[in-house]
Amino acid sequence: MGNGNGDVWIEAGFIELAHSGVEGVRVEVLAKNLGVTKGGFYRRFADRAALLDAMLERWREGRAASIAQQTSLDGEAPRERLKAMIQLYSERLNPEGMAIELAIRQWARSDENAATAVASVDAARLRHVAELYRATGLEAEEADAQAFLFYCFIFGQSLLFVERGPRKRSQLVAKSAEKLLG
Amino acid sequence: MGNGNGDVWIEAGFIELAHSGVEGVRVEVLAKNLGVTKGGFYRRFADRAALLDAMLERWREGRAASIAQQTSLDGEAPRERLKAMIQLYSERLNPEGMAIELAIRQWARSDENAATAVASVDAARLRHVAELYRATGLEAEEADAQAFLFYCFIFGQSLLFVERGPRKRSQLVAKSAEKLLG
DNA sequence: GGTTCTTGATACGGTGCCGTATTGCTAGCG
DNA sequence: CGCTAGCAATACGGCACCGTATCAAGAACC
Repeated sequence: MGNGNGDVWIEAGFIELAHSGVEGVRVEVLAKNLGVTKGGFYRRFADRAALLDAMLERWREGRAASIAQQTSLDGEAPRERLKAMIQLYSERLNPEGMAIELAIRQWARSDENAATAVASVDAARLRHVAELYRATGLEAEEADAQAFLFYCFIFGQSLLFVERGPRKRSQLVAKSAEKLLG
Repeated sequence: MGNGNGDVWIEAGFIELAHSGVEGVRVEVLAKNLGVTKGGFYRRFADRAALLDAMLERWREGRAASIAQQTSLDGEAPRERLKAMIQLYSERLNPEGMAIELAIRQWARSDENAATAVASVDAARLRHVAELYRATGLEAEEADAQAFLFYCFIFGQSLLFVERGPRKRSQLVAKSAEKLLG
């Protein structure tokens, strides 16, 4: 309701974004992917930039909600929460989500809007997991630093190409996770 | 010598790569940046793909050399070496290099050649800094894990957008570096 | 049933880029 | 002083994409 089904365009946009970056989300290819012509696109969106804005906004909202939910420690131990988050952001378990994440970050390097969206999401993330670390007994300063390191690991890990297959890799990830949570 | 001055095209390619990603390195814009027309381009390179290949190859070589040099511990303590590397790869001190690094990694997500180049560079990097960690007394397994974490930090750090200016950020980086080296 | 409203399809002009072909300038050589 | 070989500039056709305008078919409403 409300937005009608301009959603399908946003959805298609994210698929293309994950697959080939911002440069890949072209209105004519989205139309082709959706099996329609681009005629209807310009009814929903003023132009390509408007779609990109909408995608950014949707991403921001989605991340905010997801972060709040993942880090709300209703009963569960904070350490377990953090562990679960590493799983969630692992490239292997959520390849599409991670691809979108990285594509948006690359995008943000040359786009003001994307940059502020990423900055606000990152701020929320750091705040929330610092909170988790604080719940494990760390001081505020220390918790901030741990949260920073935590996210550096999450995203850095998804950036590294490790040869010798996933066996060695998940072993490395597991060991690193221990260091970050121990 | 040999390659004549096809180098200028590669050089211009890297500048554009850093600035707008692979999609941004177009022969006609490189020509414009160089103040010539694209006429001469197709004398040096068969096509755009050939330029991209050459850039990949040059990057690979450059990285290999740089890594070998940075991690050769002729006299200096391994811990100092590692610290120096964090400086070197810091976004702030080497923004162009980092931009290229990230752009190539994004590129590698959808290009076979780029992916193998990145994989080989990463393998060399991990091998060398694991060596450094081993020189500090760690076991092989442990050194591998530390090296992995080290690079996750390096690249992840360059991916995170931290609000509240560079003051807070470099504070976070410094604290993280301690944790990784301590 | 006819009129409007919605919504996708088609058609069009414009732009940026690719890669090729042709042209013109500038030497170096007989 | 011509002649030719090399090299950059120009010109060209083609393609993918943008955004606009127009058209056609069905639904909704009177």
